[in-house]
Amino acid sequence: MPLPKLKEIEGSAELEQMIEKAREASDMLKALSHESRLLLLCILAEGEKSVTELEQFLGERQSTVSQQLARLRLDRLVTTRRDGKAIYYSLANEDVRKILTAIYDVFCEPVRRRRR
Amino acid sequence: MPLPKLKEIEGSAELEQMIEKAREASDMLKALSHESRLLLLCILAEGEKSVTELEQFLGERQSTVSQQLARLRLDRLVTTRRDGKAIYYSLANEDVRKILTAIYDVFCEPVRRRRR
DNA sequence: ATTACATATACGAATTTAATGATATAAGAA
DNA sequence: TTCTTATATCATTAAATTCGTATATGTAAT
Repeated sequence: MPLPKLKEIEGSAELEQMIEKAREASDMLKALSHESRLLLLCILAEGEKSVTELEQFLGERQSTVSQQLARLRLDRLVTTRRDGKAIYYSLANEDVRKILTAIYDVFCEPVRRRRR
Repeated sequence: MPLPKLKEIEGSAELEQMIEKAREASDMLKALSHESRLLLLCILAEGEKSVTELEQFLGERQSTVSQQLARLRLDRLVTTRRDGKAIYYSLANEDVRKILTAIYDVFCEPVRRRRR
């Protein structure tokens, strides 16, 4: 799946579309581009977790974690489910997982490979 | 390549490593998470381009484009080569391309597929 | 040496984002 | 009902980012 050729795009209606897509993508990336939020998503990639579990893992204040989660919710990267007092978070869709996997492959795979 | 299990990580030295990787990754993502910079990288994915070409494509001020490029340079997402008066930019490595491809697959492929 | 062109950098104003402490809501237990 | 636990939201401040204007640098041409 090659990236598109400039010639096919320049000055056309496709340019507008490309700009629109870039905006959507950069919005999602903004949500991802934060150390704590990225860690949250990596943990959620393993399966759903309650806010308390996430707090403990990150070792950050409750309100801070909750606000990062709110951000991820608003940008539709995660979904929630309530069970009693707890609210469980999980990745919202496969797109998020795809991006996370790519990031994981680039930044984390080399580490594991080196350690074998 | 599965994402790692929490059990294997929690409380261990691996946690520190994971946090370090998250910081590296989020730094790169911050550079990516900007509409113009993302467009610049998409254009560069096709091949090297001079600053003037990039300016024309984006339709933004010279200093703005140059500053975005500086940011990408500092974060090592692009490299440069001088030829006479012009400076040509290109993607710095395959890691950048991998991430861009994942983003492209998620945000742009569906569009093209739909149009066929 | 002067000029023109391509690109980079400096600086400040405006905007955005993040962290904190305090308060609110919702559920369950007593 | 009151208390406690889990989570969310609000308000304030601090810090980071972005964009514009202006200026500087490097190369080539005259």
